[in-house]
Amino acid sequence: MLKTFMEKTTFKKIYAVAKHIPEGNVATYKQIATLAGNPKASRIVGIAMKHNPNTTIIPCHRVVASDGSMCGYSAGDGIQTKIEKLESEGVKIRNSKVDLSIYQWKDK
DNA sequence: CGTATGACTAGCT
DNA sequence: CAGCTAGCCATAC
Repeated sequence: MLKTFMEKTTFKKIYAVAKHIPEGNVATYKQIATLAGNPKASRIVGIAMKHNPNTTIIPCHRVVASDGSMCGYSAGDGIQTKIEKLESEGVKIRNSKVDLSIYQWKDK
């Protein structure tokens, strides 16, 4: 079962934040790390996404790098699937990147 | 407990 | 703009 991952407080927070990302919006690894309480744990966010217990509750495709580019994706066909999903939600991809100025998630 | 690793970021060349 | 380095943190072994 999913213990090693979700059990850990850090991952738990990351997952919680990640699944809070609204549809049609995207968040950066750093942003999630910050919301999770560790602005320097941007890498941990990536690790957490890679270890994602359920891609259903964790829209990892809505998580992109700080400049809007996407580095990896363990589900589907990888980056390609990630892009397709984002576009499917209304997020336009520009040169394999996302316009954070427009789509970056803002928890208001 | 120490070492290795990773879907990162920011800075410099 | 592309490539490389250093810093940083949590997990896995």
